[in-house]
Amino acid sequence: MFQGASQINLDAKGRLAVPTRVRDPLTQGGTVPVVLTAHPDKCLLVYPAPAWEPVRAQIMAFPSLNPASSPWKRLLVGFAEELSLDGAGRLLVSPELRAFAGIDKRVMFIGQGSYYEIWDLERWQQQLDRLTAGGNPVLPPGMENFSL
Amino acid sequence: MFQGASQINLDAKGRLAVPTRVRDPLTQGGTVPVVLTAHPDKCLLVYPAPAWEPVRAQIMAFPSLNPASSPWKRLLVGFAEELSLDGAGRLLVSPELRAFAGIDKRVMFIGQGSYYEIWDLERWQQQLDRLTAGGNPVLPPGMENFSL
DNA sequence: TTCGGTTTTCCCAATTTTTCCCACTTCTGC
DNA sequence: GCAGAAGTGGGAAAAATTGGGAAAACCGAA
Repeated sequence: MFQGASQINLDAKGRLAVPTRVRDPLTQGGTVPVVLTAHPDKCLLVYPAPAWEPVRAQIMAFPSLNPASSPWKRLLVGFAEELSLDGAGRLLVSPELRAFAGIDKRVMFIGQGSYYEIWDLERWQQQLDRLTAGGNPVLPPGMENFSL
Repeated sequence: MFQGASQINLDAKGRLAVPTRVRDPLTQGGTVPVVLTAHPDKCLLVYPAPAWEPVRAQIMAFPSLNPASSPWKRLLVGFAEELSLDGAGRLLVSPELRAFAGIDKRVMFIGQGSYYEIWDLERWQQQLDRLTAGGNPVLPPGMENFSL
């Protein structure tokens, strides 16, 4: 179960140093690669490769002639790339994914249960401000009884 | 049932000395870690790890395709980190959580039933002023019959 | 097919950061 | 006033980040 936020930097070569504490959980001790893909909210997703498979299978099972399917498939499958960490625990993020998420240097690495999200730092702040500064936060339907 | 307020200081390394009286209740005598996370009101929450689990489970059960769910999950799960107290009963608060809550040195530690809140002292004062100086305090809907 | 140039990949090493532990000071209660 | 406990700060060892560089692979052109 992934959780926690880390602010990290991409180096000049586009390499992203995965936080030490999440390397083993993410790669299952170095035995599996990870899958990077794109999310509609303009962030990137990181899955352990085995965890990505069922997600991809679900997307591929979308009705292919339904107009609502194609954008999802193009985004999630089209951008997906399987990568391994280098010896120093870094991911080489492709220019395409970096451009999509608006990532250049400063990024936030966010645990979200079964995957991690990678955000451009500035975009992350904006997304956060919408919840914290936006008066009364809205709970999703059916979840109005949620309490901390 | 946690209650009570303590004004405490973070040291130069970002370590927060948990008040002695709450150490044992919070860690169940040193047997469990604590979970730190973020709250929309720009304070931090501290749970005994076992007490956090059901809360996290509720958040993870939010409908994932509803746009109102993602910000909550990103805030509460995304910022969550499991920590243990060091030998002197201190928590090393990550730079990310400190930045989120605007914490640098002086903080208030506030009991809130099943968890504690950590506030930047200045922000805490402002929050208090809004209740005490703000004319007639407003009660939440359905609670208008509340009396002391 | 071969050569030159470019890009990519992999590895190493120095610096910086983190973590853990110890010691000193201050406070509190007896 | 004394003893114990708690708060506070610092330091050394270990680990991690970061940048660079050399070797290998790739590509295009002659």
